[in-house]
Amino acid sequence: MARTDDRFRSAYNKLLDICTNMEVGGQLPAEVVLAERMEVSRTIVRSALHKLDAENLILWEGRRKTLVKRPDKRHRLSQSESLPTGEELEKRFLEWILRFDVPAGTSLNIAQLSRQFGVPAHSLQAFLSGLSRFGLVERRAKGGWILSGFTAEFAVELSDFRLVLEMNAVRHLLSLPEDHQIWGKLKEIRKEHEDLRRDLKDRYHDFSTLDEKFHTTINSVVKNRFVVEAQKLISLIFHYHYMWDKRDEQERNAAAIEEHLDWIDAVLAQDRAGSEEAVLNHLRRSKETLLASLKNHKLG
Amino acid sequence: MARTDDRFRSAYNKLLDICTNMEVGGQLPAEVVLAERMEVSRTIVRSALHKLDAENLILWEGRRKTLVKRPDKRHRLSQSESLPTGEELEKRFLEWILRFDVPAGTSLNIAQLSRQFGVPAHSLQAFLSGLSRFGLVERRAKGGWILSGFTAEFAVELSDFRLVLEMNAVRHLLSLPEDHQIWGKLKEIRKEHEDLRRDLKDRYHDFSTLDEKFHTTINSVVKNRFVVEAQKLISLIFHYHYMWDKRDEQERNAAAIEEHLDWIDAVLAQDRAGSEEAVLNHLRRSKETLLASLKNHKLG
DNA sequence: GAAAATGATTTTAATTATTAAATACAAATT
DNA sequence: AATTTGTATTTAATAATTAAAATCATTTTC
Repeated sequence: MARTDDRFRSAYNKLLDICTNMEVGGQLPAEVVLAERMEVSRTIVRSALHKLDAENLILWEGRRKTLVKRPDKRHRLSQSESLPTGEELEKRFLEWILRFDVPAGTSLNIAQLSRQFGVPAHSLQAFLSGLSRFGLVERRAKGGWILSGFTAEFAVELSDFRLVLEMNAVRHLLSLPEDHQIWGKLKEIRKEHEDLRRDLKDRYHDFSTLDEKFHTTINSVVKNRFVVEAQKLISLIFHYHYMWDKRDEQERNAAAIEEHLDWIDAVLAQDRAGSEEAVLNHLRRSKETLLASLKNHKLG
Repeated sequence: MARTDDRFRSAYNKLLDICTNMEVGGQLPAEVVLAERMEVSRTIVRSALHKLDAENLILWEGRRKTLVKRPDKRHRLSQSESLPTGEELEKRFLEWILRFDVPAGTSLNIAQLSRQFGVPAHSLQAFLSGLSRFGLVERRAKGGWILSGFTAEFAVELSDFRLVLEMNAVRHLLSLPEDHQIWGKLKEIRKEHEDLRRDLKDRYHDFSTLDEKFHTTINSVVKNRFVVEAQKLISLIFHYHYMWDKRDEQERNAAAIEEHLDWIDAVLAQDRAGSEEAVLNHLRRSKETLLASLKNHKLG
């Protein structure tokens, strides 16, 4: 067999819905109209109509499509569940690498991984060749893929790259006019940090989310597809590391909150040198945490 | 048929070479040894030996592989020419977009493009999904690809990104010790600029190469896979634009040479503010040139 | 009898063939 | 004349197929 008929099945079921909302004896609209309403090509509409006709639910003569009988549950076609999206796949793949400490140099088995992640092999391959741009995987000459890996080196380079991007974002930020909405947002986030600091003992798990929100907000002032794309990867990796490295979580988060607050204050005060200092300070520590967690992970 | 037997054919020819360098009546080495020497799996070695046996070039009994006759040209298998590499494909694809001004929003026909570029459809798809990370193409929900395009917006964002990266490189550069090899290289490049300036009338076409060399040198101080990857794309696109936009080439190049010299001098003088100014100045003009060339291209 | 080499089998992945779906075009009906 | 339907063509997703690699078991040789 070739491609799946998922598209046909879901279209057919939609058509049953349309029939259910009609009087027996009524006329179905024209093929083009149905195609447009169902967001599908006329070819599919026609095959679905053929099936309706064959099931004696409609009488189809030329352009007359008369409803003979209201369809019921028995007529519905079962659907295979929808595939995970690209982002879903990305998450699962990184989760797999980080969670099981897949070592650098591991050769990736497309067939097995595609089964494991429940995606067609061919779409996994497309995904990997996307990742290869970021140097996380490599294509071997002989064929096949290897995980060039989540090494300490990778982490250092990723962190350094992050520093370049976020420093740039902060410099942009400082040049924005006073009435820009970013200032209000930053003040809100500042308050959220203070709230969390107050209840840290009970809520220190919430920091991961707040951290992501903070960095996303800072970076949102840079409207640039390359920066945005790179930051997606960065935040994904840092986020997952936060999730699995639970040692000293409360202390680490307490320190990070203070660093964020210094950062926000310096920016709000339009203090250029102070801001850059705060960025450096926070990201340097963040990098060290990432590296330390990598090492411990490997040992454990 | 399934996959090609290119690998087998080239291995077989290599094996013929090995036989040619042997005495008739001599023994071929063990399969594992051959496999290692030919950088190929034992499976291929065995099929090649089978063929040698069938052609009566060797007598193969168990682990005795006796050379019966020296092979000659007639025995060689013809090979299909090797496919374009990934980089080759990248170049051709960008060339196609820029050269024919393929407009943004064009839907890409995989089958046709793969014929045009002479690569298997499936490897083109892998390539496109790599490019989609940079937002040059997009995958449609229904399937298929669209060129989200080499628009003015894309050019602006690419230029801005370039500015961030090169500014970062220059800051790194200024922190390097006096005995670092980069200083010698920069002095050499400075001289090349002066030489070219002197003979500009006759040699102004040479600037494109020198430009690439200059920027590559500057960026070489940043050892970071993300930066390196991004710069590949940047230099490719700027390079191609230089190639096709020939208006005022000599004047533009003369101006650019002066900007480069200012840049180099400021850096050599360890003048931080002056260097940043020079970078800004050159890259701003470069961006404007790129934009202007885009607009003119569209009109012409 | 241990090491090395070969033979057979299983697993993996590149490519082609096949089929679903989309698109384009021609004919027919209102 | 404007829709609507019927037919043919094109495109692309997936499964089947086959080359190549990897693994395991057996045999040979020293």
